[in-house]
Amino acid sequence: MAIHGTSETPARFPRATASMVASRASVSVATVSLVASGKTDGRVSADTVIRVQQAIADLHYVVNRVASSLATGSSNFVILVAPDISNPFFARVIAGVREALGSSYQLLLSVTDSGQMPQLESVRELLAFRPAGLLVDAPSARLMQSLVVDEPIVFLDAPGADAGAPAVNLDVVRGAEALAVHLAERGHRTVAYLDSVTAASTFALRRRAFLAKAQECGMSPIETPRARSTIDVGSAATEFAKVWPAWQRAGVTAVVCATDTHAYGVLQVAHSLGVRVPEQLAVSGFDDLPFSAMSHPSLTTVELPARKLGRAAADLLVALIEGRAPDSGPPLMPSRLIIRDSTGGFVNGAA
Amino acid sequence: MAIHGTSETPARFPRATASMVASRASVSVATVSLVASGKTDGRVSADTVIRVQQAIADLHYVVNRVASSLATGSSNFVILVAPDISNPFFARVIAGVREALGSSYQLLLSVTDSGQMPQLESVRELLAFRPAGLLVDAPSARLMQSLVVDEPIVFLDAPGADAGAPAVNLDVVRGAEALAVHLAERGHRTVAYLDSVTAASTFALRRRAFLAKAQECGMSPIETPRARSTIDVGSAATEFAKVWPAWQRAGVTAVVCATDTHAYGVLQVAHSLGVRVPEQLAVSGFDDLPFSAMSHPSLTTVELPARKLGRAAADLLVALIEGRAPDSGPPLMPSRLIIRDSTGGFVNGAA
DNA sequence: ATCTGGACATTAACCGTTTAACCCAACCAC
DNA sequence: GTGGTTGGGTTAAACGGTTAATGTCCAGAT
Repeated sequence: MAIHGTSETPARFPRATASMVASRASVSVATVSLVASGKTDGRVSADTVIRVQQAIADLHYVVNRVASSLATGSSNFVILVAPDISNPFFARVIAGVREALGSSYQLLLSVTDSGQMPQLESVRELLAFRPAGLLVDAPSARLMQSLVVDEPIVFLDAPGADAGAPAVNLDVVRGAEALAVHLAERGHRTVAYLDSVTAASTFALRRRAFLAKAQECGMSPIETPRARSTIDVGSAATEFAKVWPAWQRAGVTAVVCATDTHAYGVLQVAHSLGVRVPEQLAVSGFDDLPFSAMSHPSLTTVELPARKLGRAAADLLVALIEGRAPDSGPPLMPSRLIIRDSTGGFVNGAA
Repeated sequence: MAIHGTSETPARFPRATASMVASRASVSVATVSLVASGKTDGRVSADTVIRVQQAIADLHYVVNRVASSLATGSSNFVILVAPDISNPFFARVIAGVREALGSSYQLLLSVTDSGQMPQLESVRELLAFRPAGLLVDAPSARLMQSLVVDEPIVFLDAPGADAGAPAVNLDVVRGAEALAVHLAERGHRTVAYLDSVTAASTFALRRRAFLAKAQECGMSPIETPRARSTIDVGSAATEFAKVWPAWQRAGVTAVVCATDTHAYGVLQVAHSLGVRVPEQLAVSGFDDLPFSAMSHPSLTTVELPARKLGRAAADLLVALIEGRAPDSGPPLMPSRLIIRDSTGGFVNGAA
């Protein structure tokens, strides 16, 4: 803070400790601790408080979270473990989590790409940092069983979770079924499903829900080899280019993609192959990413409340951490079908 | 490990401490510590080692990183601070970082969206966790000045960094200039630049480099209001839709986007407006995202070696952490122009 | 003059590891 | 038998906070 000479002192971090602050303010470290954590309710006199605060400011003292955490046995950060951070859908989940955490807890992310170290080991290591809690996206079944712990842990996107497990899920089924109904009403008879390789069980759920309902509605669903890579436009595009001839022969008039990004790839390839969407081919996805409203044609999709999911998960986690009874909010975030132009076609003369 | 009754014991984590392990193996905690960290070179007898290891396994003991970190004054994780994790470009940076860190250091991510808490404060809090090192993407100028610390810190994507500062950068200039030359050669006279709002100085650099070279090549560059939101397809699409009429009147025949995702938005809007790319309008971007090769038309773009950037930054950081002299590798990762179909048009009869 | 109580501040124990210093038995050389 | 190793282990002092318990001082009541 002192301005000496011409230039402001750059805010160096001399790693001030509480005892350094203490001696500068001529008090004990205990007092410093009290002041630093704001527990001065009648335990520290007003002028001592300002003396200590001054010293803290002068020295740029920041309490050492490591020591603090060791002493109290608790911490102020939460780790979100996820296999794929870069998914735009996931960005919204993160936003929701941060909203719910507010300023009480810091959020740290850990990418645990499936493969690598078994997820379980990786989580174990993370736990060694003694976070206040853990949010685990798309947990493996093995992980969920093994982690029935006292640790505050919340799973998200874990359709396989036991009823008792602290998990927050998306109700993809509703949306997937609505989509099947929608396509059936449009008169489609043969529909294809373009899946993702990602192991996340949420994808398996989307597929199963759609395919089942499609059958029920009297359509012939075609399951397909999965797109090569993770959730990425390019892989879906190449995959679609490869299977389209066969699909065409099979009479496919609609393709449902596991995620909107895949659908973008399909739209582009369809365009370059001269396949008209939606007249010749209806295309749809899941997620309702921002671009889906802007694409040409705009994309019919199942909206998944990503942000809400994140918020609900974090709320639950905080409740767990603080020992409060879970808010018992709806454990299933509802999905919603958004009908746009990409399925606007009329096939077989149906409505 | 004990199998009692019918079901395997789920791998609970009773938070075993070293002393619990110690008493189970009838040794001192010091010995446990030695065994746990593998420093048994002739200091611990073979059978004691296996006794302790057995106890560790039985109790699922994992050393408490908090205590360990406090005792040693060092840690085994690195925090990567970034404003926007969801950018697919950034996903590649992360991949590079993880490659370079290997298994020696864990990577944790912290999203510090500009706005919120001033970046500087936020980094200060992060430092309180005593990470082994910090990687800061797109640091504010203020942050860089204030953090001239003893802490191992590496900035990435920090074009404004002092020569001395530990920073790893992209040489966007080369690619941006190549792009300007390319467009000039194609005969374009009036080109527009669609920027991003993101404060990251790397964007400022892209714009300046392109615009300067464009002038130099005799073209009339048009600067533009920036796209509303961060790096997102949708915002670029709406922005383009809004400015296109004016651009058209001004005779714009080429638009350069700050990132490929913006370009996707432009391509879509152009398509729906009936503007033919590249015949009427050349479109290009930066980043060479995977989809850029698949889009229709395929996108001319400046490839930025994201993965390399991440790897170089992490390598440098590790060198700093371990007190080794920096490998003095090339501090500037070269960019490269990739010419595809979206700028294949011929304007004004030029070659 | 003694006792009670409140307001402030300090002491000291503790959190779970690490690690330097120390201890002890056994073995060897002289 | 004395003295030096050496392998194999333990003790105890940190690390930097937190917090319950303890003091000290002094005002006011008895």
